[in-house]
Amino acid sequence: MKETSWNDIKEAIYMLVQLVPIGKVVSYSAIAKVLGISPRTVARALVQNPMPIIVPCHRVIMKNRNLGGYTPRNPQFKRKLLEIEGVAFENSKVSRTSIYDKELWHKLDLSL
DNA sequence: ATTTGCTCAGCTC
DNA sequence: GAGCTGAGCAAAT
Repeated sequence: MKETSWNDIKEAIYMLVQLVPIGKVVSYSAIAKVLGISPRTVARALVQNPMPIIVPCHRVIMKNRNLGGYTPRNPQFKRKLLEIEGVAFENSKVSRTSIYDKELWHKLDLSL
């Protein structure tokens, strides 16, 4: 089998992020575990992001329910955007009910 | 609830 | 070839 190509990992991440429904969010570790990589690699891939249009980075958050980095330029905008999508917020944090991580793993037959 | 340390991978020198 | 930084995570206090 081919080694985990950097470009391939990015592709997988984009696919997973696009697979997340509106009003829901996924954490870096979720994608990282699914791909068998470290959460930092996922973040790194999102930073590289050749196609930001197909990769809604704003839909990817930390496992701590925090928004993560994304863009320290307009953090308010990101929260608002997610809120419009239908994501429930809890005092500057994403509500656990809007987390799609577990569902994602289950969808991939990983079972955690 | 808050603080500290660790880990993994890519990027730079 | 070696070292550094980082869009995080987990554990300890």
